[in-house]
Amino acid sequence: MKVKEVAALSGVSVRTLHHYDELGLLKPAETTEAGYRVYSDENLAELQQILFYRALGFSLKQIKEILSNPSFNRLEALVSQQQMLHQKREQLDDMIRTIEQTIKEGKGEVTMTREERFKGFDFSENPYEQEARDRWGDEAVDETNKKLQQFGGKQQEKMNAIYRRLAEVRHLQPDSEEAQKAIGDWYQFLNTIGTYSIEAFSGLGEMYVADERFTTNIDKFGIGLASFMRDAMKEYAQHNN
Amino acid sequence: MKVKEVAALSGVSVRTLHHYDELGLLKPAETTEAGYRVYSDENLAELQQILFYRALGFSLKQIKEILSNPSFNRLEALVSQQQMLHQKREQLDDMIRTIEQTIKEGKGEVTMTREERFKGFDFSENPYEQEARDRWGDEAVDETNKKLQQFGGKQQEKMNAIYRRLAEVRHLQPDSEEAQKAIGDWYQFLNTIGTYSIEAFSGLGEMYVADERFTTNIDKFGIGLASFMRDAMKEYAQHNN
DNA sequence: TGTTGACTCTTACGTTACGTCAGCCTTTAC
DNA sequence: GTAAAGGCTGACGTAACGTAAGAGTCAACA
Repeated sequence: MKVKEVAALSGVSVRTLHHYDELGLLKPAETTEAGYRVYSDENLAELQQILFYRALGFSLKQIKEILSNPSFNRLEALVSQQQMLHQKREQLDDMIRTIEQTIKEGKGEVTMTREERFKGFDFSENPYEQEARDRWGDEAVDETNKKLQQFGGKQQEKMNAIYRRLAEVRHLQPDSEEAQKAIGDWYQFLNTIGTYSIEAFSGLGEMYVADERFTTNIDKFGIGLASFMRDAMKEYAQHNN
Repeated sequence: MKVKEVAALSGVSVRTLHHYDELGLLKPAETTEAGYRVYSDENLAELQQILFYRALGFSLKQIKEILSNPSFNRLEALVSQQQMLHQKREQLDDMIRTIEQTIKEGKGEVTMTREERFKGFDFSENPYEQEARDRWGDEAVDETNKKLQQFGGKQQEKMNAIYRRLAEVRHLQPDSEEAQKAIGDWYQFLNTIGTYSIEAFSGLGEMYVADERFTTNIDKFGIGLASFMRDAMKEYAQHNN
């Protein structure tokens, strides 16, 4: 079968088949002397597999790994993919809620304040406030809160940005450069808000996994983020002392 | 304020500010003679607006329209954006369901056959089996089934591919070249499985709309597909006789 | 005042999964 | 034989930045 036929049968475009060929994802079984791609029935089956995983939201790179590596742990891949999809859905739900709010409240008008506007996105509640009070005293915490208030949603935005960044690198080694850079940002952020010794910082990390109120809130940004942060923070403390 | 400060306050990267500047989305109020970007408080407010809409999933292009055009209908934009998000969520839900199925059924192991894997997507059950039995007798049908079994999921995959292809062209005229080619594939497919006279083929098309069990199953691939197929099959029969 | 370190600037390529020409060759049908 | 249909290889475009690279600027310290 030549490209167009395969395209018609599978519902993908000819360009897509070219693309998959380029990527080495689906090489036609044969090539005529004129350079025409000729696909076999096996090729068709492969293509179906590809489309299956694609429909599940896997990237072509991932699909290539999955299919080319017979020993690849498909279950693991599926589970992690599932988690990703759940995260995406939560993000979407947040967006939808916020957009509903906006439509309802302001009818799309600009009258909303920044803080209101950003309410839906971050988790503004400080999940570790009580612990912080116990640990570092009311004074420090109040000051921190004042600072947070002062800048309104800006600091929270930043905090979220750091969390997101951390979530992105959480599959790397905690002592990797990337991870340490990100956790360093976190340390700096905390210190723009209050004052944290490097030991307190490390201790904070422990709390992230010890107390599930932390864990749940942090893991909203990515499953396993809390424990990753603990490891990275510990490493950071050891390394920068 | 210079870039880094704004970046720190807002949680976006310096590069992002550069980018928004390039796009004309957020031009700094001032530029020093050395070319340094200097942002005003107004700029900050603009940035917050930008981030707000960005968080709602708007593209930068859309955001530019919304913000630069004071008369732009924000409400309308919000509503249409909301609809988009809902669609995306449904897609995600589909993916999640399918992935759950896959994990549950096969535990992700490689022992899964292709048929199992695709079970979530296609309607493997032959929706017209009883009708076929009535019309062409048990013998022919059994033979067809045997053939289907013989080739395993491949034939079903092929069938789905053809359905999908048909769904894609179902908005065209039934006698258009594209449509006729696709319906020709369908005819050929049926004949690789059993033997269908051109009249039987045309009759089959009638059944697609006459019996709602057909209609529902076929229309799973696209609303209106069944009736489109009937028209195309009729045309095909007339043309190829 | 020289130097250093922190900041900033402007290119410019990399990323994802193809869409969309453009220019040119091959095969098929009349 | 010619034209239509199909195929091939570049190569640029898309969205929203990330990530250097190479180079200039600014403030502070020696």
